Amino acid sequence: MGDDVDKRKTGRVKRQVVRIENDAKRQLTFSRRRNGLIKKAYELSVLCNIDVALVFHSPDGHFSHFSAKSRIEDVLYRFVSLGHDKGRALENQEYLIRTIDEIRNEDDIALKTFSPTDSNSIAKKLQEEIITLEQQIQMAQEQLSIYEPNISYASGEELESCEKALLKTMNRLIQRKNDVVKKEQEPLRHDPRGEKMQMDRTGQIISEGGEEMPSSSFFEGLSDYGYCEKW
Amino acid sequence: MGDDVDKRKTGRVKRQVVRIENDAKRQLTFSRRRNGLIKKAYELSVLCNIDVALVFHSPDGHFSHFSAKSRIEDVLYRFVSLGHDKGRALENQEYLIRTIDEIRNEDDIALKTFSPTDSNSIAKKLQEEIITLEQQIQMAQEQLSIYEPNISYASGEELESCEKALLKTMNRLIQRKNDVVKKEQEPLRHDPRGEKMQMDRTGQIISEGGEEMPSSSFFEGLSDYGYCEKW
DNA sequence: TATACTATCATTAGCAC
DNA sequence: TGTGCTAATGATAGTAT
Repeated sequence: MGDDVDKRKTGRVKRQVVRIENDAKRQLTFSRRRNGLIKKAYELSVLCNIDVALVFHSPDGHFSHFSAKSRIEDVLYRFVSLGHDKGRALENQEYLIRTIDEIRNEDDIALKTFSPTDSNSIAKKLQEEIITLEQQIQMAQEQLSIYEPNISYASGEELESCEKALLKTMNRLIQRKNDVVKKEQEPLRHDPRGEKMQMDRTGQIISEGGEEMPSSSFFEGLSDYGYCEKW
Repeated sequence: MGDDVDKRKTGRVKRQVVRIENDAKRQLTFSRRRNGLIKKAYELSVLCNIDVALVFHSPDGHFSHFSAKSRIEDVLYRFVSLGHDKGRALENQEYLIRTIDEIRNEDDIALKTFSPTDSNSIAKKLQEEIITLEQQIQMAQEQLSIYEPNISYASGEELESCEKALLKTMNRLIQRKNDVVKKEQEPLRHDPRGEKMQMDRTGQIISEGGEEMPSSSFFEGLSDYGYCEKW
């Protein structure tokens, strides 16, 4: 009755923007803030229809990245090849453009090597794989719809892990699909901007799963707003 | 006394994370949120000692980028060359590694071409330039110190523009310096991680100008937490 | 396009599991 | 390493300049 002394739970405190020395704290902060950053990047991408790519490097050699709306390779490729600035050129921009152009050619060659038959049959096979994957995605969506918001949660914990598993699966499927789509495009490409297929994958899980962030807890702690690889 | 009708200024409202259709609004939101994202990326970089790179692409071909702690080229290079994932390789990782390695060589050649004399004299010249730039930075810092927080603001508006101008100048200087440093390093490089100089440029303006975000209004609306190129 | 203002909404530091 | 809690800090939508 009277012992409400020190009942105050600690709340947020202001922190100077200075390197956090405590290892555990730094790691925790990194994890949280990176997720925050990714969420914001994702939102920016959707709200403003922007391709976003994030890359993180820790001094100890770990790295991690995220991209929304397009695969990070594509975003970075465009960044490098289209020039990263109107005024000032990249230090070695010319070389990058030239050589990454070579990469593209080599990529084509590799693709042909991958299947020595004619490129038409490749396209066909890939098409089939796409269909299969799309079906899998649909199935996953159907399962996912069970856990949509607005239903009364029965067993919160169990439920969340289901959601996460499903989301991860879907993400993997979509990535897979995109890879296939990309491969399929390559041999046919003549259109300087083969963007249509990329537009197709615009919303990722999100547009596929509900057009908006379904609920606050739905994505809680899960960085699957787009492509995200963790350490 | 009684006419406080509708005195309510509009405040923040919740927004769905859906594409903003109104062009002007979308542009404004993009500008604001990108700045917010950059600020957070910068903070993450400092707090957790992380290299961060951001790349943005709009569908109409505009692009923009930001990096903290290291130049974006370096961050992306590491991303591509070290592999972006432990499990899954970049689609064309091999090619990227190989060719970007070629880029490095070509870069060396270019550097030598840049000054046909021996590389030692190049280093000397660059060293001189660095010193000059450092002096300029010092001068800028001295001027900047006039506007440090805790002083009683006299003419807020006039003052802020001064700050901004100074910050921009300093940023340009530091970038310049870094470019020079990088160029100087290249011909000498044998150490696989020539990171020491990069550490040197860690704090950018911030560590040079005061180790922490001086005041809230100090950086307001200015995205100079690291390297940032705008559209 | 950027900035100021203000009422909200959103993120997160510290702590405990 | 990640999660939940709470309170406080921080970000920002709408509007006008």
